[in-house]
Amino acid sequence: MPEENASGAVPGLSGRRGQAQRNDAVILDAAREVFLADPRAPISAVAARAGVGISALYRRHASKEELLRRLCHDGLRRFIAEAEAAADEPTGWDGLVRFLTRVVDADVHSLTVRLAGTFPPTAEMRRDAVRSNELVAAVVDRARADGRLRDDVVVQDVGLLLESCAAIRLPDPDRTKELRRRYLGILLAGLAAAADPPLPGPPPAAGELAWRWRSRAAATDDA
Amino acid sequence: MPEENASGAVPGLSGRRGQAQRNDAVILDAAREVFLADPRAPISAVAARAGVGISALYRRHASKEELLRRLCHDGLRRFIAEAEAAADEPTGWDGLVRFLTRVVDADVHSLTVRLAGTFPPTAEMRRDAVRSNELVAAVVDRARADGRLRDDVVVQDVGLLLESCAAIRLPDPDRTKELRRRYLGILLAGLAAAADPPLPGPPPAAGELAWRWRSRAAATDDA
DNA sequence: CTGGAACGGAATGCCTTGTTCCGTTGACAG
DNA sequence: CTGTCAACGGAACAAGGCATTCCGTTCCAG
Repeated sequence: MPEENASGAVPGLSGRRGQAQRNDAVILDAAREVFLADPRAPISAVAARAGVGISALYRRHASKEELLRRLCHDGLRRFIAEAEAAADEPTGWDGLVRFLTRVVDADVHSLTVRLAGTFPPTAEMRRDAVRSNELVAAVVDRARADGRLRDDVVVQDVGLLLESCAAIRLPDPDRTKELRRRYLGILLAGLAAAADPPLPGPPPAAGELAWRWRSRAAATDDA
Repeated sequence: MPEENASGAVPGLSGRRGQAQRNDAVILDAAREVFLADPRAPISAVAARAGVGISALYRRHASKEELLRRLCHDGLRRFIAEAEAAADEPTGWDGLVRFLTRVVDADVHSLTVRLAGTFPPTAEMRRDAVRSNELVAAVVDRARADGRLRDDVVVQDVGLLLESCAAIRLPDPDRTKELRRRYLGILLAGLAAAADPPLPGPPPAAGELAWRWRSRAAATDDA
């Protein structure tokens, strides 16, 4: 392997140590891709995708569960960041569109939601989940205040809408992204329309989606 | 064996034989529910759900694969039936709405699509798949001819739309159905809207979804 | 040249799951 | 009442998959 940055100003980017550091990112990317395609994929698939051995992976992450938790939490943080960034848009509607588009493009929602429940979430993750809810609520409220969002839409709808977009899935990732934008376009048209025929049934309630964050093995009741 | 309907009009509904016949339906229903919730569920889960032993299941179906094939094909037939029934509606738009609503309610699409690819499809199934495509095309074309369907929507969109609806999934099946109708409502509003901002990207092409019907083992890169 | 951090990937042991096997049950004929 | 046998329940079995560990190898650093 030829050196590309021998003794440069950037620390830790050459030699064995630099290789290792670069592997950090490669492995995380590979894990994201693999577990996005199949949340139950074996660890070995991640290693193969990253082009490294299994030990390179276990050197960085104590267990599969820890890796999943990390990916899930990263996704949640990204989700939060996009919700915050929506406030930068000039109008509430633009903020909503931007938020949805970004989250769908990055497949952040699948990453977070489909992985949640496969492990006991940390207290911090639960806090972040609450926070993300608040931020999304702000995005939705602002868009509704604009008057361009039909008024029978609630915050909880966003999560389910994102999930339905994430279900669009083709072998080719780029084509997948294109088509998801297409269906997001249809959804947005539906969300922007006057609430002429009102949506049927009661809207999703506050706690109705919380079960995702509960460990799937664990039993029933908790706050 | 002498027939036993001599005493009544309903044949084969008493005694051991009647019990067995009833189990046929119970097992198939259980299998539908279980594999709908998780296509990779073990056979034992189906037996448990049906409240029967494993042998009762293996008496009727040679293998798990055969059972899956049966479920998948049944779903495909139901899909076809609904597409045909759409022609009964007075307008093309009504036909489309009815078709989508029925298919979403019965979760027929998940059953068929999520199971396809886990086994080599029979020639008859492939024929039926082609036929279902033609029928759905007729439904869409008729709706578009009405002028109430935005004209940048193509037949292939329907499959993906259904898939996105099927992604809405809660622990409670009834609530799931309610919410799916809700999102179908949003989608329909989007489909009915004037194609004011045209949908981005090229629409899904004819063969772009055919990979689902190919056996999943052959498709990937590990060979 | 040499120590050791980082690594590749085979080996290990556990767990899941499809399928088979066998003893039991109970409706029905005699 | 009793023998028979289709239908059954569910334990046993075997194969395979997978997380994790272990060990010999590589190759940068000093």
